[in-house]
Amino acid sequence: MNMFIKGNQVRGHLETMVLSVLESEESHGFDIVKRLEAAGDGSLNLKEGTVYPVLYRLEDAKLLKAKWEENDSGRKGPRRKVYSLTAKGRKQLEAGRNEWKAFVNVVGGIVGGLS
Amino acid sequence: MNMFIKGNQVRGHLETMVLSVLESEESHGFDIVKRLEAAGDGSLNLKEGTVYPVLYRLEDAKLLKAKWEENDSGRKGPRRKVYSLTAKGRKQLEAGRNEWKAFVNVVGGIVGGLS
DNA sequence: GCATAATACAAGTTGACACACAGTACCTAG
DNA sequence: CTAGGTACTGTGTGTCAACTTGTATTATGC
Repeated sequence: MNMFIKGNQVRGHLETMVLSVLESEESHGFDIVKRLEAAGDGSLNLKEGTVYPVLYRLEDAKLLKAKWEENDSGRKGPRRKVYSLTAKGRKQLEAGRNEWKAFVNVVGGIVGGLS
Repeated sequence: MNMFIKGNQVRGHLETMVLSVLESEESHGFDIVKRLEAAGDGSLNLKEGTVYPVLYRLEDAKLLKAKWEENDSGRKGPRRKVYSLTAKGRKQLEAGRNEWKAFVNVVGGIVGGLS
């Protein structure tokens, strides 16, 4: 009964998904993965090794900025790299949402039953 | 102001799209491309070189069957290979539609704005 | 016969994602 | 104090579907 969304199907949408997750709240890589997983309710099957490269690409493209958060508060684990949207990233998110809508309309129009 | 849907974004959905197009009416490769293009209203940018391999895959997987239609009616062009859905293909189309719905729900839930 | 249109197919390239690790830091249990 | 678990960040190699471009076949019209 587990329906997994195939990796190929998120191709080209992952970047917008990551930007979306970061819109409401900045966070670090590991947390982003968990938030995406939670949002997908188990049907997304994202690994860190998939998401980190996306983050680098987005940072390179100046859509995200990152700062290191040292571990001085006694929590577990090493330091984290906290990502947040830049102005450019926010603009790109807008564009990505429009692309998403167009995509859903077109593909949905075909797949959803067309005379 | 032409908005093109990026190739990567249809990845993993093209097969279901092709099956959908063939559900209403059997047709041959070149026509399938044109019907997809028409359905996408110019925003899909599919080439024959993209669609034919999909058809081979689907035929290999017994989701489509093909028959040659010789050119004896005086129309232009060489003979055509006419594809139609098999029973298995129809079943797969159902599954593909469900996948599509799940995909739209999950990704739409993330991209479309999430608290 | 040459251009053009309709149709099928082939070959090589790309690039985002998958997979499977490797490395670092801290905490707790025994 | 050390073993194991958990929280993180990385990396390197492969895959495979989609892209690009080009070619082959048949018929019509000039």
